[in-house]
Amino acid sequence: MRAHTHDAFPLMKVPPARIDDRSQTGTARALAKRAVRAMRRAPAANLLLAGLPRKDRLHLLASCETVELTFADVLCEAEDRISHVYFPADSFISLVIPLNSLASLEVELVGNEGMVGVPLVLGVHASPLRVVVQGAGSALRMTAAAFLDELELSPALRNKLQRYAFVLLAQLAQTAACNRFHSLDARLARWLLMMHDRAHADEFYLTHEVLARMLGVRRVGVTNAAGLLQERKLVRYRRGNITILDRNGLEAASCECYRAVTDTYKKVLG
Amino acid sequence: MRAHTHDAFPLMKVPPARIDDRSQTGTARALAKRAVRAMRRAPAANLLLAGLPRKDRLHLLASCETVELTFADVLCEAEDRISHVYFPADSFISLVIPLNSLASLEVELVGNEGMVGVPLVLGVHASPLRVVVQGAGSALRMTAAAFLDELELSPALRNKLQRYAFVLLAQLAQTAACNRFHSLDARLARWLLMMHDRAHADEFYLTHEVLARMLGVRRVGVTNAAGLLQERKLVRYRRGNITILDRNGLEAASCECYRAVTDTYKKVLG
DNA sequence: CGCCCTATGTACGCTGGTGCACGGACCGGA
DNA sequence: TCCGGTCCGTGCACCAGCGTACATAGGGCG
Repeated sequence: MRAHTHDAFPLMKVPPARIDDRSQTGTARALAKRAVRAMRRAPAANLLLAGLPRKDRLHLLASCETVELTFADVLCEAEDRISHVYFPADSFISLVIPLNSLASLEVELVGNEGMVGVPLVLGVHASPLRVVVQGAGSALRMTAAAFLDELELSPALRNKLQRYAFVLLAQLAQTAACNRFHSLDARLARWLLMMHDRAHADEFYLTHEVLARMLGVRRVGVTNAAGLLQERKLVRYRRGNITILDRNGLEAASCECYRAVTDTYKKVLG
Repeated sequence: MRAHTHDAFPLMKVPPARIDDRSQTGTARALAKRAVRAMRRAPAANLLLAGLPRKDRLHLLASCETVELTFADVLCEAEDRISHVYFPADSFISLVIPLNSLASLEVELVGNEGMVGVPLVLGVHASPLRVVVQGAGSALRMTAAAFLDELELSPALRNKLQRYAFVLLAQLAQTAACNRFHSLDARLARWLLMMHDRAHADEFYLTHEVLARMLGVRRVGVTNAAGLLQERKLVRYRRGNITILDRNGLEAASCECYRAVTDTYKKVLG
């Protein structure tokens, strides 16, 4: 299997951009302003932060910076120490469990409804999973140290993120069952829906190859399954760009796991 | 499929016993003494509690009671409000995700290395999973309210249990991948090992039927796989009682998930 | 225009697990 | 000693997904 590279992705709508690493300087107030502006600009800012009390949110934003994430960037390897946490805005990120260096499987998709770096919330400094950018876009980022400070200061933040950790638990359990029982067709539909939710657009870059790696199946399997969805006019493929045509149809084609997972999120964090 | 009942299990080594529900009365000191005695008696008391500072532990034990759990008892249905938390001693408990009322899948096994009721640690009062007693034996139990009080009082307890929640997360991710990639034989070996660890005995009650439900496969599938293990002299079956003969052999036959999971536990909580 | 790379589609035999059906073994109780 | 219930084992047709190999199409670029 060939390695994931950061080569050109000619049809990507969002032009590749490196992570913005210029160290941000200035007073805390200035930083906050900048971050707040970023939040305003972003089409859909991060939902976890949006729910915080104004004061806590502003304080937290003061130690954030906005970064542009590039498709296929690896933000953190499995077992590595967590250096930063991320709150995606219009980017989305997948959490991958590597097995035997050949196979790996995507177990979670994180968009502006979630965060990357949950282990820190639970007092653990290493990530059990590989973190890969799946959809280019912007995210708020802060260092692990700064994040821990904020956690210390804001009970509201703690509470919110612990609940998010719970949602993750429930989702993983659901995914485990899904992987065991549901057909490839249904699972494909489910993941496309999850992508759709997090991409905030009807069209996004996603090849069969990548999908196959996410679902833990052969590329050809995805081709077949996607062919069915295309016949039914639910999606359209054009060389790596997929367009969602009929969301309701997709939901009908997907397994109940999609519903189950979104429901728990709403119940616990909505 | 026939429903799980609490009927007689003639060959069970531990005679069936009802949950001891006599309300415990007396001073806090007396309660603590009683609980401590229980801990001493138990062959392998709960590891999460064992690691706590003496003061915190004694305080917590004061609001615990010891209960005897019966095989196949359902301690909590999925979606139900959590009424009690459990710290198994020599019992063990499985966490099951119900799908469509026909199928269900076991996603976790909790013994004296863990606890039941993690959602409370994360600020959520409902269980996402069904909780079923898989191995009869004793456990410490306390009410949700009392537990939350203890959490409030003891930072050490909070820390410990948050780390345990992390381990659960990592294990679930592993299980999701395991369900996707590994053969029935390997998964069976893995679960038998997990059972073995938590049963604190080489022999325990476990029919093919039950195993099949745990692994999400047909009973016959388990029969075949178990037949292989038996041929290789790794285990022995006798009408619902399984005996582990060759633990090392089993480890070799199991997928790497067993190792991965025990390793994370040790790393984070050992 | 034509080359080449990437992405999608087709074909074929194989295997692990499914669903169903039934036979046999063990064990406790009448 | 026989009966009935529980548990284990076998057989068979079937199918989803696997591994592999190869064919075709879109599009950038020289």
